[in-house]
Amino acid sequence: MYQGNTGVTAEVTAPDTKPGCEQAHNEDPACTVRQVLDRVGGKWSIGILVEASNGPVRFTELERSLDGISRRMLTLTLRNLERDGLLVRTVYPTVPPKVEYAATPMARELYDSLTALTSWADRHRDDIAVARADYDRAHSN
Amino acid sequence: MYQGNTGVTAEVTAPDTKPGCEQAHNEDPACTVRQVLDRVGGKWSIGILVEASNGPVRFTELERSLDGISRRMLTLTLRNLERDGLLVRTVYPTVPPKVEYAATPMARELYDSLTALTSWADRHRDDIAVARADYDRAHSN
DNA sequence: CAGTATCCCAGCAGATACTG
DNA sequence: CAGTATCTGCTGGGATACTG
Repeated sequence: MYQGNTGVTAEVTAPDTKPGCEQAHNEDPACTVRQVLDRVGGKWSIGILVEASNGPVRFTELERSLDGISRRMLTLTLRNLERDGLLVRTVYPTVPPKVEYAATPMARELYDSLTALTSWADRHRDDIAVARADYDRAHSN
Repeated sequence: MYQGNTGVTAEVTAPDTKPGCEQAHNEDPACTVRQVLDRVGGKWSIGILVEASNGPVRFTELERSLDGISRRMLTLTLRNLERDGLLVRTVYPTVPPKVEYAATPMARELYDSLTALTSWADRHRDDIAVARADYDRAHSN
C-alpha cells in the first residue's frame, strides 16, 4: 500500500518517524522513489547538488548561482543535504570566515542517476507540450 | 543560472509561463531534472503512475490503493497526469459510470527511468541513516 | 563572509458534504 | 461510481534585519 510522501524537507529537521513508507526496508518501488524525492525534491536541492558537483563551493557563490534563492532557504537546504550525507561542510577559521560545501561520492552517484530523468525529459519535452495544448484546448469550453 | 522550480502541481492547472528554467529548450541539467520533478514530484503522482502501470485502474481502485489520499487530491493529480499525457482517461457510459486510467508509453518510460533512483536509494539507504544519526548526534549539544 | 532570527504569505493538501 | 465544491490548516518558501 502506497502512502505518499511525508511532507518533504522539514523546517527544523524532520523526525524520521512517520507513518508510511519510510521504514528502513520497504520493497514498494513507489515508496523507494518517494524517499529520494523527499530528499532532493526541494526547490533548490538539485541546483545546489549540481553546483557542488563541480568542486567545493562557498555560501555566497551558491547564493549568486541560484537565482532567486533566499539566505534562509540556502541555509536550510544546505543543512538538510549535509545531514543526509550528500554534502560535506568545511569551515576555514579565517577572518573573514570561509566555508566550503563539497558533494560526497554518494551525491555524485545520485546526480548520475538523475541523468536518466534528464534523458526522459529531453526525449519527451515536446510530447508533453503537445499533450498539454491538446488537453487545454479540449477542456476550455 | 539555476532558478529553482515553479511551484509544483498547480491547483487549477498551471499557467506554464513563469520566469525560470521552464523554457522549451534549456540546457541546464538541473533545470531539466526540475521539470520532471515538477511533474511527478507531487505527493501522489508516483504512486498513481505505479498503479496504472500494471494496467488500467479505476478511480475507486486507486482510492483504495493509495492509503490516505483524499478524493480531491486523487482527482487533481489524475487531471494533471492526464494533462501531461502520462495517463489516458477512458469513460464507459454505463450505469453506474466506469472510468479507467491507463499509463501511456511515455509514463512507462518515465517509470523505467525512475528505477535508477530506486537503485540509488537502495544502495544508500543505510549510508543516509548513518549520516543522519551522526549529524543529529553532533548537533544535539 | 556566512550565517541566524522573524515575520509573512501562497498554495498544497486534508476533510467533508453534495451530485450526475 | 466518479467525481465537484467548500472551507481550512499547514508549511515550504520569500524578504529582510541583525550578528559572530
